[in-house]
Amino acid sequence: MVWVFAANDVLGQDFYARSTLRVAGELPGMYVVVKEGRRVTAGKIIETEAYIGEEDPACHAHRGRTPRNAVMYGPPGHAYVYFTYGNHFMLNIVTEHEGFPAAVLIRALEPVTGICWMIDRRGVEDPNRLCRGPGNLTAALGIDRSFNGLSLAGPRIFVCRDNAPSPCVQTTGRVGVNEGSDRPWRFFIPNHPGVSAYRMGTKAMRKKPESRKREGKTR
DNA sequence: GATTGGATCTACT
DNA sequence: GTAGATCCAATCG
Repeated sequence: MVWVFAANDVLGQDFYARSTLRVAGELPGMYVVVKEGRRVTAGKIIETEAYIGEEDPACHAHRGRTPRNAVMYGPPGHAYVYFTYGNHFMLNIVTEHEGFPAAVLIRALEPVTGICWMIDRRGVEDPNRLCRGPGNLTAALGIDRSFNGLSLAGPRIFVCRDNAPSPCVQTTGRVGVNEGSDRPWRFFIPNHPGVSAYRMGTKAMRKKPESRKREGKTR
């Protein structure tokens, strides 16, 4: 499938320099495009989550500024990419004004362009599973630490809008966070097969595995 | 320097 | 429903 993105469709910094909840609510339906040399991969955003300020217990900025989360304190319209759980990168988009730590986590995409590259990177062929979940979509698009702090004005990564009318968007509590999951800051396109509807909010119910402590664990 | 826990995913029971 | 993989960053000493 060939997809042509016109330069004037790329979202500018003014789009991100607004309320995080507005940005997170408007991003579903937009397209994330990643260019790695001749490889172009793109997907339609179908699920997001908002992380807002040091007051938000689930936000990385909750305990103040650190070298890791410094990008969130920077100007809007930049990518905040971090590594977690030993094997997953997360893609966030910095929002609001410089100095205020807030970002939108991209949780799921619908593969649109460069699907062969995604299959190549993931080793998975089911298009519904290719970009479902924040760790999976970064793997499919080839996003890693080197994207941290990059401007979403391109050229390596950018977001653009569609001519189609905005899709209807539903909200629920956030996934995978222990505190703050009560806030309806997760936005998604309902009934989309690519939405990571699996195990909604079950993380909070999972006990911290005592067995993971050193004993007998070769690492 | 060592320890701890994490904005996850998958396979297995 | 549960456990294991996997490693970085923050925290504690």
